[in-house]
Amino acid sequence: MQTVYNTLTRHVEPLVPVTPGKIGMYLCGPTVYDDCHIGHLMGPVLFDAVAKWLKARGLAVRFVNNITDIDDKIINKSVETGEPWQAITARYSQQYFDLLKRLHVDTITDHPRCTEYVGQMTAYIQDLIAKDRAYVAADGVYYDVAKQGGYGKLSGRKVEEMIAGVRVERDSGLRSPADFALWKLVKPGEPSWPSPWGDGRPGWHIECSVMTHHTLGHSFDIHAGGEELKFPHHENEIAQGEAHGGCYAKVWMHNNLVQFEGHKVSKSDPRMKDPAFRGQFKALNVLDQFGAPTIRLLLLSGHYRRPVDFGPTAITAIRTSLGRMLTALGPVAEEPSAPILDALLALPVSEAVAKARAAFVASMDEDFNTGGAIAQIHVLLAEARKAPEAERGTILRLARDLGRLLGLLMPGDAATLTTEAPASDDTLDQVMALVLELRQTARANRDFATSDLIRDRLKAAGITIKDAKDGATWSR
RNA sequence: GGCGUCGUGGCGGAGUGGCUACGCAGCGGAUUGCAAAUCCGUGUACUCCGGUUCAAAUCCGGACGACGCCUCCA
Repeated sequence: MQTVYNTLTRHVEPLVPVTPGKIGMYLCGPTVYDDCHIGHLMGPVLFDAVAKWLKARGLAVRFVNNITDIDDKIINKSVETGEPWQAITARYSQQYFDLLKRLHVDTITDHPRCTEYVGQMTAYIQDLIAKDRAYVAADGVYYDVAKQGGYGKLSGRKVEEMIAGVRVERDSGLRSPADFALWKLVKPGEPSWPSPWGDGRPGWHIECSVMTHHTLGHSFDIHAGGEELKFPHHENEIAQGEAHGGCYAKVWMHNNLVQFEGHKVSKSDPRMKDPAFRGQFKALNVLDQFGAPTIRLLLLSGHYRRPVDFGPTAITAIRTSLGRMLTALGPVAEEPSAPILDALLALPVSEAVAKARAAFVASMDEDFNTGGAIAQIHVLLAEARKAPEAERGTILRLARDLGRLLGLLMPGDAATLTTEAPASDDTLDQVMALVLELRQTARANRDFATSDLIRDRLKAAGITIKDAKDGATWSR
């Protein structure tokens, strides 16, 4: 039985699909106004693994991940740079898609864009006004929080306490400081869409309620997102959704955040002003430097409700570990395969192997414990080493295919680990071939002083030589 | 202050009331001319204080501490 921790109930509970055999899942996506950073990757990678596992368990998964392409930050960027906002959002959404592809995130079925749903949003807001759950104020339309029973149930807040903490800083005709914008009336120079209340644009929270409604319906199985979105974003989504349709997501899953040396790195962190510091968090840089498969493994290496540390020590350890897994698999790592869980479970294997296999499944079944599951892959690889030759291939393929169910150990992953020598540097290739030949001659003559000198000097120059039975290889 | 997650060996990180997690690093060995890589072996860990129990890192209570949210953020 699949279980899942539900933020709403604060318990691990059975995952019971709204519609038998199907799962509808929504993940809050990025606002596309700047380069993606490492944190943007956590949600997609984790919930891709979740979706993959649910599919392996025989469920049909519709996985919606929106793109926020209307927002203050986008407008600001456009004003700053003079670039049309459409060009900005097109560029960064493409970057996001490219990153997902490199990370083997391929279960997302829908990428709705905010701008495609403005009409549905105004209709939805009209409905909220008709139900007396929203009202028109001087600068837009607002949600009336006081009318929402149970507001704050997700994040454990009480409206009164929140209001007490809010500074009364503006007098825009709000009924309560806790009320939030559904529709913002246009200010000069801003992009806008028509509405019954005048030209403007949607507020932040309404898009998700509307897009979940139109893709997944009033009630759906899983709403996912980063922890920092619990309040106010998800709380407000619930308010809107319940006001509109009487119900909303059944299960809320929140992933903890990517940290750097024990702390979250916010946009407002002073160090972010330093381009070099910022650069090391940019997703493109990270993937180029360490390889997408390493990052995927890192993000899945622990439990998703605990923070994952993204730092030099952690990431190097993961990369080494991944390299050894792939080495252990050998040619098996590159074979294409389309694993089917039931078939893997039916494989006749030794007791020890079956135990690890069962532990893998149990880990995933229990709140998607990817870290525990990955540990079992290591166990299986160790079993493969011990196993008789005849059984080894079966065990290796089992380990690999369980990994592949989570998007790990995919064909081509090994290539991302070797720092690619500047491609097609023919000159260097020829020089190195000569050097290795001369060194081999020296070794044949037992002139190890020369042999070692060559290796040491090349090492100092950044080239590593490894001697193997069938000759030496080099890399850098 | 309010809400939430959590406190495990050098580091990272799973965990079932009694049985080796796992990874990285280290150490010993095999192999190698020497290295590297690989393989084998190797760790009496569980914040503190009470309680429940035949038995608790695992359940309950308390303390202390960490991190996150409450403001842009994935």
